[in-house]
Amino acid sequence: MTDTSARSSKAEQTRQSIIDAAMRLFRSGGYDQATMRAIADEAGVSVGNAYYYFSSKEHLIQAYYDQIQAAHAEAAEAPLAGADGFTDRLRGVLLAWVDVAEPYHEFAGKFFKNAAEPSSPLSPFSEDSSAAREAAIELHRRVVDGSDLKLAKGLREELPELLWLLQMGIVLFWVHDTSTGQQRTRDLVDQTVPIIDRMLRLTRLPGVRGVVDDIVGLIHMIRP
Amino acid sequence: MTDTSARSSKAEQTRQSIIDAAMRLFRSGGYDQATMRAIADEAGVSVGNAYYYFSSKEHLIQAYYDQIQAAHAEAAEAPLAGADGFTDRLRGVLLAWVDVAEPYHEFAGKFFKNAAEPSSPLSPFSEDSSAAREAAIELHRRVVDGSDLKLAKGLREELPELLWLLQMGIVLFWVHDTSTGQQRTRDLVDQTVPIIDRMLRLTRLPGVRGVVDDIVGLIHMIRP
DNA sequence: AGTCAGAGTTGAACACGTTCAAATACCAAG
DNA sequence: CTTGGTATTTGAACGTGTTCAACTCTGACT
Repeated sequence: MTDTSARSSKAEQTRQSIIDAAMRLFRSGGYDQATMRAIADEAGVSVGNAYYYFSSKEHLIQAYYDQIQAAHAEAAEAPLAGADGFTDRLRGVLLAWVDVAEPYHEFAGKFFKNAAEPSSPLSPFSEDSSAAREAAIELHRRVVDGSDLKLAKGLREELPELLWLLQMGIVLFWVHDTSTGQQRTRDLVDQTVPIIDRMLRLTRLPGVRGVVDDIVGLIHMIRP
Repeated sequence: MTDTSARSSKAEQTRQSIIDAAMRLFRSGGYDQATMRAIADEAGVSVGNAYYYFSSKEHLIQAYYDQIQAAHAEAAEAPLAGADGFTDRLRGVLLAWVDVAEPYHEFAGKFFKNAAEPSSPLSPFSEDSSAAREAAIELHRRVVDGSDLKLAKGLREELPELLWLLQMGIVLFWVHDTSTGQQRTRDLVDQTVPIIDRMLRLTRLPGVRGVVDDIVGLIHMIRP
């Protein structure tokens, strides 16, 4: 407690050095080279010690996950501050993600594999990821709230979560996208966003409104 | 060549016995217990021999995949033969999948994990899976063609692939569904199908048609 | 100072998927 | 029947993520 930083006990230092070592190796050599033994070596600890702090390699990867999330939140500030048109705001936020995630694309395939297992803490639907998920949905809430979009109340409340689902779909496409600079994913965003906008504006048509209500009801039903 | 069955050479027998052994172990003990060593033992061959016929464990699992696919195709015949309403046909085919897949639900999480990696042959988008994917899309083409649905030509041609995507989404929900008998997935199907139907019928509205054309254009763009 | 419970740390060991040089079985040609 | 090449089969060995009994260190209490 004499230390100004309450969290820099020996244990906390060890934990951080393991994370740092993992980051370095993930960046330099990709997923396959970053074995638990290599990470432990790089951090100057034993492999057993790494497991004392991170109960699996997946939990270690989670730090990586959080880092991308934080970088996206930061990169999304520019479009959120600079535009009030719904399409511009949504496109800006989605493209910001593609920009931020670009360095991790090669790594992402392996990462994604682990995230896809339902029982994995890395799953975007898991309890462990709820903080990151809520943050991402909150980002989309700002996309909607700061825009000129006019919607029925029920839909407007659900829209951020739906946009997050859209983003998950784009991530799925992105993971499979082998084009240079993930240009095809950027094209997908460019094409998709105006369509979403037009679909949302159509929801005010009398014949469409009933279907929208059903969809909102469906969402409520499938939520845990 | 003296044998009546041209495909029952020694090699073919070995190959089949490995598949059979894998099936038995997957069924009885799940994914984790079915190690390559256990499979080889059960088949009465060496582990190296199993790799002579299947270049990885994933390729061995592919046989499992194909089996579910075939069972679904068979189970889907009843609803396809017995109904001409689009909703009934689609719901019948989707629920047939849930029925067929139910025994594999516990196994599916691990299976799904591998399938999610883009480079995996098990990925539903991969080259190795194209045959199964085409078969599944063909099933949905029959759902559409045999129904009373009236649609613009462009949309009608793309619809089977879109319905396959819908099915992938339902599979994603199903994998995460821990309710008994996957009842929540069945509820999801029951609720979703009429909404799809209503949405499709809305595409004939003048204001909606333009958006539909954009969506069809988008699909053409993102296809490899 | 001495003690001791618990936090922190170690590295050998385990089971796994996968590889590979070597051994064996098979079969057409001489 | 022998030969030689190809197809098939073997099992030890490798590197991986993970576990665990045993060890060392720390610091609060006598």
